Amino acid sequence: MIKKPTIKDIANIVGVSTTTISRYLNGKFENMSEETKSRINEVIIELRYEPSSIARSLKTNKSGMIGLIVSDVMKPFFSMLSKGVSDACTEEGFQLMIANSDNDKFNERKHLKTMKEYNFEGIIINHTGMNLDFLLDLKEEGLKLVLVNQSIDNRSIDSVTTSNREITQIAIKALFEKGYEDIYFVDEPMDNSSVRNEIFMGFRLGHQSYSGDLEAKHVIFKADSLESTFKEICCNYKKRRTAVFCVSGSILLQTLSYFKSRNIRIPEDLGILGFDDLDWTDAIVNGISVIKQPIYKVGREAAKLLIERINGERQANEAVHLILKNTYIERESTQLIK
Amino acid sequence: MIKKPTIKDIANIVGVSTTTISRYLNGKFENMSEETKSRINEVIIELRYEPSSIARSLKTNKSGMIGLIVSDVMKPFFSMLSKGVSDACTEEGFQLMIANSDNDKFNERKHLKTMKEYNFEGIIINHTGMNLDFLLDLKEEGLKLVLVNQSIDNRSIDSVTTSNREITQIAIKALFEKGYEDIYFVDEPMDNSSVRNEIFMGFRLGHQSYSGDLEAKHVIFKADSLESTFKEICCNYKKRRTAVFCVSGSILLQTLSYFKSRNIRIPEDLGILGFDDLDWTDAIVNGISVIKQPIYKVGREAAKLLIERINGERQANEAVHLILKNTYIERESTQLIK
DNA sequence: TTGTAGGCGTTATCAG
DNA sequence: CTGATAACGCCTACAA
Repeated sequence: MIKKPTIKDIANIVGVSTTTISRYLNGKFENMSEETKSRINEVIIELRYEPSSIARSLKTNKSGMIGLIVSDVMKPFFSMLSKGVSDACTEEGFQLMIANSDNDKFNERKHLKTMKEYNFEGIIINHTGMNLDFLLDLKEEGLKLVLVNQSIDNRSIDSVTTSNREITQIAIKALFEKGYEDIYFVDEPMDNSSVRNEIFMGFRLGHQSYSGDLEAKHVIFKADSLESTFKEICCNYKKRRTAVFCVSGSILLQTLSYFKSRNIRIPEDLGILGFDDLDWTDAIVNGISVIKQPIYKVGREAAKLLIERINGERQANEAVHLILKNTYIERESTQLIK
Repeated sequence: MIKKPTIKDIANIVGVSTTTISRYLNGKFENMSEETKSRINEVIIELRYEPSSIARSLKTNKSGMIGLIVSDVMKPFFSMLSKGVSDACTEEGFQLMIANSDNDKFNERKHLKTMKEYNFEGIIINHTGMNLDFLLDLKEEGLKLVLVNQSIDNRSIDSVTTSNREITQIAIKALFEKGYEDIYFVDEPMDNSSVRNEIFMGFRLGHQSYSGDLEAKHVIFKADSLESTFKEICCNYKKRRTAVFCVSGSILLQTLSYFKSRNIRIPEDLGILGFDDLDWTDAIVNGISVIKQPIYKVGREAAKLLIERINGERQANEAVHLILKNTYIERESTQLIK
């Protein structure tokens, strides 16, 4: 393993100083003889010289890299988000590095620190909520930060989110108007992210603006057995026109699968509404109605916002909060038939 | 924005030399008075000092980071893979950075270069195939590299793959034995990755070992219209017991969706076999039979292998090629009924 | 038990 | 048009 050539080696061979090489590398040709210029070029190619980004970064405090920290790489949500961020970054000439905090406070912290120390130009993050103070400190220290799909209480950090509450309200109201009499909210247990809260608020408002207040029985958290989870619904659907709002892809799948196994037909016996437009929701069972977040766009916008910050194209004093519109996609799973 | 304290600042305040601080930071307490030790500690906390990884890395050529370069962040395959790699890395105390080449030669190259320059300890990659020479060069220069789900012709680079050919052959044979008379291979157009080739080989072998040679009509590439794509199959299934092998999740979805729209029932009229066990394949339409790759495990093993390399726990002279076993999961979509 | 001095590979400020 | 020289922040022989 041969030692990599440095700027010094080039300088020695060409017979000029390192300064000149550095100038060459940074495209400062204004005052440089064609002669030396081409000699340098030759030698660089000959030795396959490549500047050390790390040394450069130590000096300049720049890196050309942007970080994205997600809380769970496994979720389709983050795949789409990453794609959006990634596309925007390459378009603008930045390099994206994605890290997975895996919902762990310590990992998250470590990634933030490392990225900061390696002079990442900015970080887009969907945080775990366990490092709020740390995030604020970093922001304070001048790190460029954009939150995705969440914002922070004091709203001091830029964010890009979607209008979950409004759209949920609209969708629920639409279901009521269509004739559904009972709409159930089915969620994972213990999921109290801010997104989930927003959706729930929308759900409640949808109820209020149509059928009066929400009853406790309308909110279901997945239990150990699907049997007991869906007991109430199974009893209800024969008596009243019933729909189920599944707030995660995984819940939606389990719900579909359970009702299928019980020979409960959709939409004849039961209406189904999902959240997030996963690829299979359109293709199967005649289509599942869903509320769709523009996830890819959230990623893009977050990256664009961050890059504007990096380039100093934004007023530094005030945080920006972008809110993107969701859409309600009606498919067959909520075509009330009976 | 206040300047970050450096080792020098700490040294000045404590009244010792930077050497001592450096020793402290690296846990070399052997010869250090409790006194100075605790003073240093105090000042570090007081100033919130944090060592600069970048300066450290410039000196030590280490970084504690591992890179993962995927060709398309959007694919569920890479989500699972990333999770596997990520888990193994955190367990072993490495930090993972994921980059998306987006099937672009230039991006891929850039990520490789950057990671190398930032002293990444090693890189796991699913390459685009467009930078073979470059990869070999990097390997030559001492960069630790592990390929996932692919290997390279001269087999000089470590790899972790799965036994796609064998399992496909087994599955296809099983379908024939069950009584299917025609099995079709449906693929995206222009997908000639090595994985796809392996699967196709398995498909062909499956045919050969049972029903004789493959006929041209049995291999279908998705056309612009689903109508024309599936024409042959639609004609055939009434006459002979027919099954369709969909080699990608997206093809599988489209296939299911198309046959559903034509009221062709699965498995009564047509058998369906998929590749890759996506979450919905189990939950819907009574379950789709699939060939399942242990993707998460591929990620884990790749990371473990790489880390062994990094730690020098492997013979340096010979490339390692891990081949993990796939499984054939039979569900209802291939229960021959008629 | 601690310090000095040189170096890691660049860039930047002068001064020629 | 080009070069010394001093940083950037840390590590590490070698000294003391």
